[in-house]
Amino acid sequence: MRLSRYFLPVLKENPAEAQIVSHRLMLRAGMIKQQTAGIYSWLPLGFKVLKRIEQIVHEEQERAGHIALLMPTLQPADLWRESGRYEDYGQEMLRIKDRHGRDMLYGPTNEEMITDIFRSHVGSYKDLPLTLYHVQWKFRDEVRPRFGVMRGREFYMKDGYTFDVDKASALHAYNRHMVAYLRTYERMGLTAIPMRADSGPIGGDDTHEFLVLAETGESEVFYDQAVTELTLGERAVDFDNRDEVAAICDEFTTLYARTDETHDEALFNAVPEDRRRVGRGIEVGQIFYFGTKYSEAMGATVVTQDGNRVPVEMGSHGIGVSRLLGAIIEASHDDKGIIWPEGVTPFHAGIVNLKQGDAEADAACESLYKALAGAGLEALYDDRSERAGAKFATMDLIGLPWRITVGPRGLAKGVVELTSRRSGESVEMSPEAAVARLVEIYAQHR
RNA sequence: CGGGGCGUGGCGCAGCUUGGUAGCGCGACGGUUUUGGGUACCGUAGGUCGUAGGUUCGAAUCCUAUCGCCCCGACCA
Repeated sequence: MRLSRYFLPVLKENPAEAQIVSHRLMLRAGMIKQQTAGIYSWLPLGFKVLKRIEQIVHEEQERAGHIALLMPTLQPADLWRESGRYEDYGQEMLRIKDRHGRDMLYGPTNEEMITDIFRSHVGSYKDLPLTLYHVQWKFRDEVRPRFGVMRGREFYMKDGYTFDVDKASALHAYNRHMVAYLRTYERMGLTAIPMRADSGPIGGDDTHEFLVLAETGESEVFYDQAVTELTLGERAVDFDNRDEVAAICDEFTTLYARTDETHDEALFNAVPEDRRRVGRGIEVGQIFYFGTKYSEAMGATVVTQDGNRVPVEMGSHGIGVSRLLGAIIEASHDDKGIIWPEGVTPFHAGIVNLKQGDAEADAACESLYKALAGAGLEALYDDRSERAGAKFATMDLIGLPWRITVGPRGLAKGVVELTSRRSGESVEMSPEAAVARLVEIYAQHR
């Protein structure tokens, strides 16, 4: 993309309404525009990152054997009357009437709807296990939306629902999600720690929240420092192997890591003193096993191998996709702007032409731009007639992890400069070498 | 939902106490200049001062109502 043809309304000054750094940077980098309290338009740059994150979620869900579908944002109230939650949910649920006076609602979650789909089409143990998920807009009419997309009223979320014939299978589904989520967050450059949590209004027995450590987090967290060093990495996981998946979950949940909701002082004090940490975290996902809460209320049953009809065992699992943009920025920025991890960056690299209009510099930039595209990398080429300082400031603000700087001075020596946004280090090399280096870097983030 | 604050060109703000017909910085646009970290100068455009009503010869300024947004708390993915 040539910047002169893109839509990137960056701001030099901080908008007054934004307090926390991710909100400020998203506004300044031209990623979002608030339309009303807690509701945002996603401008091109923000939309690109949102889609990158969603794509990673899809890839990791598919890897775990889960199946995508799409449910609507608007739901009939009757389904929620069946589960009893229409009355229970309170003011957070946005209730609407259609022209016929029917009660509708903008879905805050989808347990009822997915259970309805299930009971309409599935009746046998032979169809299990089954995991259906979608990524869709949700709405919770928060009393006080704040922190930009981290706590909006409208939010984009992946929610998945598992159906199993018995509790042991359902717990495997739970574990499978934990492992899939671990890899999902790692690919986004995050350290997200699964912590034992409260089940809240969804209800259930087992639940973990995934928290990204950040000073601005809404939850107080208590953890063993060693838990932050665990990584799933590139290890191949057989998601059908219950023991293997359970072993990974044990590895990640044995060390102490809890939110204030479930914090246990005595257990925490058993952690070696030099590894004991208290901090704050941003919740970016949660997994639940809740058994037959909805299937019993809504009559979602299956016939087992021995001929009995039993309510299906269920769980649900969510990732806050839109919230993740805020969380990633909170975890990865400096005083100049955002620093995107390679896995979610909106463009793989930026090209800064230091002397727009100089025939040689222009030609070198064009050629780099094409070479990157040919290698499957998307570049943002700053071809504006701005001074170098302005171009650098924009690139730093929007946070592309790699920048190629092209100017007459370097070209005279046959080199361009490849700069890491994260470390600030620059290396001079030929344009060809810079492209090759970027290809190599991004090969590790596929 | 309790408490507090703010609505003035695209953005950030001043002006309001002590009413007299709107100003600054940034940005945009045009020009000259400059060109390796937000260049300097000159010029141009852009505002029913959130909205409605009231007081007054006269309201951004005072009064009333209303809408919106932000912050703290409670709540929450």
